[in-house]
Amino acid sequence: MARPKKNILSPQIIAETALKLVDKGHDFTIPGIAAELGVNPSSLYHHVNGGRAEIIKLMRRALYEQIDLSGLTDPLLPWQVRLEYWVRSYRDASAQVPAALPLLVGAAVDDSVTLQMYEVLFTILDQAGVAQGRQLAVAAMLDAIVIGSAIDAASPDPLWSADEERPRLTARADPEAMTRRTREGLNLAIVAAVAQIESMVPDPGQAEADSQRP
Amino acid sequence: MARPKKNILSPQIIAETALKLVDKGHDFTIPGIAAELGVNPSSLYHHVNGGRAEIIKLMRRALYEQIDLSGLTDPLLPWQVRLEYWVRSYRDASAQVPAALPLLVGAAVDDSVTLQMYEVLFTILDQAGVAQGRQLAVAAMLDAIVIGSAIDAASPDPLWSADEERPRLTARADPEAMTRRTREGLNLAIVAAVAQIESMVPDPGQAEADSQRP
DNA sequence: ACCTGAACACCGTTCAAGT
DNA sequence: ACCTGAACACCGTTCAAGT
Repeated sequence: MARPKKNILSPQIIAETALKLVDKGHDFTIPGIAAELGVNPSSLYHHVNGGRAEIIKLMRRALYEQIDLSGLTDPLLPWQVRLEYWVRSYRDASAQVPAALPLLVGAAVDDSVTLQMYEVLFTILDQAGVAQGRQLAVAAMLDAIVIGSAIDAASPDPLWSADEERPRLTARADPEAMTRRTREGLNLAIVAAVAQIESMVPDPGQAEADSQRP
Repeated sequence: MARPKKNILSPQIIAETALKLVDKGHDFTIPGIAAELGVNPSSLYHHVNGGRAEIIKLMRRALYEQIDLSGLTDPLLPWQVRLEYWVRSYRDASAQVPAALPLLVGAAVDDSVTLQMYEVLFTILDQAGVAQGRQLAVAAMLDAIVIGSAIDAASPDPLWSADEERPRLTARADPEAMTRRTREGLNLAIVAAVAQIESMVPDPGQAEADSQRP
């Protein structure tokens, strides 16, 4: 039986299985994905032309497809609220598969889902009144916050090992503080980023009004 | 000739060769490192007990050993200046081998060089007057900025591909803007982080004075 | 002590089959 | 069109040699 009646595989199924696997701490591996699907490794190549690299892009697409971008361009909500929601959505989706992020960040963005995510961001920045010439820098800053925070969430729990030569570090490395580390780091970064962006806007009220004009 | 008079290998040499290789865009590979050193792959295992994983830690150690931390704890300089120097040093070192960063960030920090780097950071934050309970969050934020910015520097140049369905994104993706993207993103992030930290300090002048008392 | 070479289990990918 | 199984080049690691 070389071929079942109903197809077992599809790009979608492969991507979701791969994400599920790395989420459970397994390595990203073609044989691993195939085994999870009860299929021969070579079978995957009938569905993804680009091999391993394309599977990675499919995974990113599947990951960010979950983000609900509707309403984020609605100027009735303050842009600060929408920007924070954008960052948290992007970050929460990323943190679902922290072990996969080093994989996902390496590839160039060319899937429509991820592209649309950035398009929405630039819309928000436009409405905030941020000059277009500075928006790429802002996007880079937010990217740094999101990816850094999500990778941080993936770090092994005792991120630093105790050492009597470094008293300050040791004093801050207790487990309870570690639990809050990532969350608070993200909160601080978001507040800092919004404050910085606000300082780049000449007249906040006017920018918001501009974006509502036809 | 199974053994030359003078030793060819050492942990140092292996780490530096590995960093040089990934810096030139090659994959991180035991045979690759061995070939660059004109040696059999199995020879490396006589110098690093932990195999591939330990080589990665040796690389990080070699990378951050370059950072000059002297003077960073001197309270005569404003903490803002020293903090910015710390971030830029950490980031510049990281950005030397952007392709290696996904490798380096995955492993737990247990080498004295990297530990010392964080110890210095906490010293600066102490002198700035940041409450100890919030310093891990601040460190996480700075980590996010550094790693995110360095990884961003590694991204393929046309990070986004043009698309008529996303007019705003396409308009901002011209090459010249791309060149400035990473640098400005880091500058913004640093300004934002310092502003945020300043807002966490009850009385800046007093904190600075405190740190100079014996 | 240090390097070699053979060996093993494994991964990514291709390709000629089979249905 | 879709899955299999053999095949190839490659990687990480070990281990019995050789000096």
